[in-house]
Amino acid sequence: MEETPSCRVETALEILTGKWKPSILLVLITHGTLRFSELKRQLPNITQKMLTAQLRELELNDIVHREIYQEVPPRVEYSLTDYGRTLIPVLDAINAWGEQHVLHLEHKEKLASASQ
Amino acid sequence: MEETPSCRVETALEILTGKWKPSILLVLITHGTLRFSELKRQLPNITQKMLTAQLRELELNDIVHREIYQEVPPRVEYSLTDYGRTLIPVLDAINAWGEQHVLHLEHKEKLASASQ
DNA sequence: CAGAATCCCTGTTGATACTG
DNA sequence: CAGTATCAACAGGGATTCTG
Repeated sequence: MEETPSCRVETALEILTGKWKPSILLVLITHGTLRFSELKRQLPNITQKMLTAQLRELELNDIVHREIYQEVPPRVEYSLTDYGRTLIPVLDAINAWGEQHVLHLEHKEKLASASQ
Repeated sequence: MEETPSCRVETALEILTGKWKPSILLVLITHGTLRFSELKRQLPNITQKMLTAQLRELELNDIVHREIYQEVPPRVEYSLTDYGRTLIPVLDAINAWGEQHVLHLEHKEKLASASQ
């Protein structure tokens, strides 16, 4: 990070990366507010530990809001913050590139098999 | 990845992440074509092993072009491919968000210290 | 229900030495 | 010069168990 002081790409990527953060963000974007167990249901392969940890990091960065209801049984709801929503266009740009990259790879594949 | 089949954010992020890839891309974007040793000079803390590995991955994804000159001593030059250049707007978007995120954090900081 | 705490394992990174 | 090979260190993530 010290090598390229004027570049904030890594700053942003630190927030987006982590094995589960993009998925978590996608679920929150498409479903709105969800409680912990609902979030977990949407991410079948994640462990509670990871879900908790990643949500905490997102919360620390003001991307996700954590609302605790003092009830029994406990209820905790997660949602994107307004600030977190500013990430959506960025995610869209990344996603768009990713989509066309898949096409690019398929194209390469065809060329390769045709030349054999 | 199977959880969110319609989302290519992770596809794209796999190409951008890795501890050194954003730095390598930035160097190639700003300096154009560079040979291995020049690239290494721009990234003081990277090891040859890592530089080689990350360049290979970028090459596999058509982001970076590797030109080998059959000379003694050996010369190998790296540059962005045209396809790799399609990443620049995406990196710009990520960078812009990162820059304003730094401001956001500073703002938070001030609020926190003011309320004490 | 929503987590916290542990332990363990594996992949990634780093340091170092060697080579065409 | 531009790598490869090897080994050691470490961190991220997973499985499991416990709790307010």
